[in-house]
Amino acid sequence: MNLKELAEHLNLSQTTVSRALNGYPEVKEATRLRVEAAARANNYTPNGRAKSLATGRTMTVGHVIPLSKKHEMVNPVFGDFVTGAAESFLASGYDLMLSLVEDGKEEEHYRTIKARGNVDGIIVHGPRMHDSRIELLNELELPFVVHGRATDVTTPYSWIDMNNFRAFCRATEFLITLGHKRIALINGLEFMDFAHRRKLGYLTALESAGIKPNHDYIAGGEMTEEHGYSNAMKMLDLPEPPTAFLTSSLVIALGVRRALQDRNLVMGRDVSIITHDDDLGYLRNGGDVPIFTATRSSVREAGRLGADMLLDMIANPSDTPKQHLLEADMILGGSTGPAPI
Amino acid sequence: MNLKELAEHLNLSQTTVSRALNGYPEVKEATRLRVEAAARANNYTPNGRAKSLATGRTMTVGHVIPLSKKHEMVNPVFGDFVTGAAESFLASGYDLMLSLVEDGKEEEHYRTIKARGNVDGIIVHGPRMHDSRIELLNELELPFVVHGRATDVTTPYSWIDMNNFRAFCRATEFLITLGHKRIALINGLEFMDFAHRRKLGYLTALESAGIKPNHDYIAGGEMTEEHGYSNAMKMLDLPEPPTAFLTSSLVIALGVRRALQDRNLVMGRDVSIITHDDDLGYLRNGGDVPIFTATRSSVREAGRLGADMLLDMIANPSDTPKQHLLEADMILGGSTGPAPI
DNA sequence: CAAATTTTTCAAAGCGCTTTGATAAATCCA
DNA sequence: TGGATTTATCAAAGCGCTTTGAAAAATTTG
Repeated sequence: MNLKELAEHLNLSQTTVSRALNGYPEVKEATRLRVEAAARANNYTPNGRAKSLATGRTMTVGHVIPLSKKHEMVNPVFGDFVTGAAESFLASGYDLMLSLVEDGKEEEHYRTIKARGNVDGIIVHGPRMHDSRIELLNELELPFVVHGRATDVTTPYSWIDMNNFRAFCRATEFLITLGHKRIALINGLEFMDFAHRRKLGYLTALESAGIKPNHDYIAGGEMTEEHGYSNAMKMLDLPEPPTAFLTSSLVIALGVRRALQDRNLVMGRDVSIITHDDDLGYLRNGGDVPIFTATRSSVREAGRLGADMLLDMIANPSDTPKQHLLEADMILGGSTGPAPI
Repeated sequence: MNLKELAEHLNLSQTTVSRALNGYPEVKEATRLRVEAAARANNYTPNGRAKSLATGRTMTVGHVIPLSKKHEMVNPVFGDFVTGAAESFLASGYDLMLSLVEDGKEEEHYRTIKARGNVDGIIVHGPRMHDSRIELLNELELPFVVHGRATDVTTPYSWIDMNNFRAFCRATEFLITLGHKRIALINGLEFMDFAHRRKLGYLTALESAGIKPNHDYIAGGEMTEEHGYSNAMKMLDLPEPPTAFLTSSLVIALGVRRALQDRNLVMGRDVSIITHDDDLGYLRNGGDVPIFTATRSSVREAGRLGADMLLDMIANPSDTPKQHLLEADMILGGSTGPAPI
């Protein structure tokens, strides 16, 4: 049933019915009730596309995630972020649209998104250090919020991010306090902005402590268990193996742990591990007692906040960009201990 | 720029421009080229909402995933499935829409989806044994494909599923062949259809071998690492602990492995593990050499096939429902060995 | 070369909604 | 009680596209 039919059925004009359903004040209360009852009885819901066309608002936000042919993986973080964001979006009546964009087709794709006009705003995932998407989006005047930041971009834009630098700086300092000097970093892909910041935090802490960084102790790559495992194995076979590992995700940490087991090393005694923990629903860092000492920051929470920011921007397009920096907690688990002598 | 402006700019009618861009034959080749060039030059892309309204097709498919308040978790499998599906959908020019539906609001939500008319079809995730959504969707005449099945639903519907029964039956048989008699199953939530089928496969294999199932050896729950760990710990503390574990996901298996380590048991020697492996991008079962012996079936592949099925149904709505059952491979890893004497 | 045919282009209607500007009905005030 | 206000309703236009049915232009035919 559409508006016209509903109006005829009620012996009212489309105008009145539309107004009644959208809560305009100029319709008599009695009529409104009658209309609402009829709408419910006939299971009437306005057609979304028609509504969009008439109002100019799509009530839809897009999540754009990079889909690299080279490293084919939708980051697991994405699911949790979206879950958090969905809470806000659903509550405000917004739909979520998913765009998986292949590397190299970004520019074209974003222009199309804008021209087609089927979203009111977008959330940009997986920013790189220099990410051309941001300038493009600013130029396109499509409201957007970036989950993360892009170090090399100087024009202002809205983002929600975790303080990667600080988290990894603190984690490194903590290991140094425990007496560790040979500290390894198993990171994400280094052109990803978050990984870059983490490395910087790590290097800064080492430098402050007067420890010269060792390139053999640093690895970057797709954040899989295998990445953690194989790099840890390689490092453990060095003449001077690290006594502590810093990892960029729980999944990597699991890989490192496996390597320790293969080498008959006891985690927390022979070798320490600190990982960053995104607090994902399906892969928690243990139960009440954390397995790994970790820097923890909930991605789901970031999703919630990011969504709110975007809704704000859509409602007030002329506002200046907003930023939100979340601090990670340091959680003490069983994976760290004093450096062996 | 919109169609009207483009038409004026070209000194042509909207009709001609529209036809030229949509590849209709009744427009002169020279004109078509001129139109296409102008469209490109002016970055013209038809407005999606307007196009939808005019054609009655939305060129959008929805992914509906259950969002339980009780166990707040977007299943990690989802990301990979969508990635696979996106390949097909993008290639066919379809957009993806995400709907996270809270428990108990299903009926209302699906009716709304239909009435609002902003998708041409949907993919249903996470079916339960008796899932009322399926009957509802059949009634609503909205094309849909279920990722998984619903045991108790008798009306025909389209689905893509992995042969959970067979996979777990085979895995259990394999353990029995190795001499194991005390075999545990750490499963997903038992009202989920896939978990139910897996349990059935497990029980059937035990029965064929004349082994009486032991309730203490069976656990169901949210598929987290902690779930695997805590249940394995509990079972290992039994007077007669299991000598082998069957787990429903790699994440659970990691938890079980942690429990073995805590108890100083060697995986593959003291205790065997076979897991199901969805072959997720970010959590592989080791590298070239699998860590766990596993039944493996790619969720991403399922996504690809499921998407194709749905596109088919949208194109040919009168066709009878289609089904697709994928068989899992058995992969031999280092986590299984003969039962200890 | 006019009539018939084919090819190419166009004006206008319609998709289902919102919203403007006008009108009818109800209420107010003197 | 009649004019001024306020309240409640409506007809029609418009959002940007596709598509129908008609007209104009180009081509073919006898």
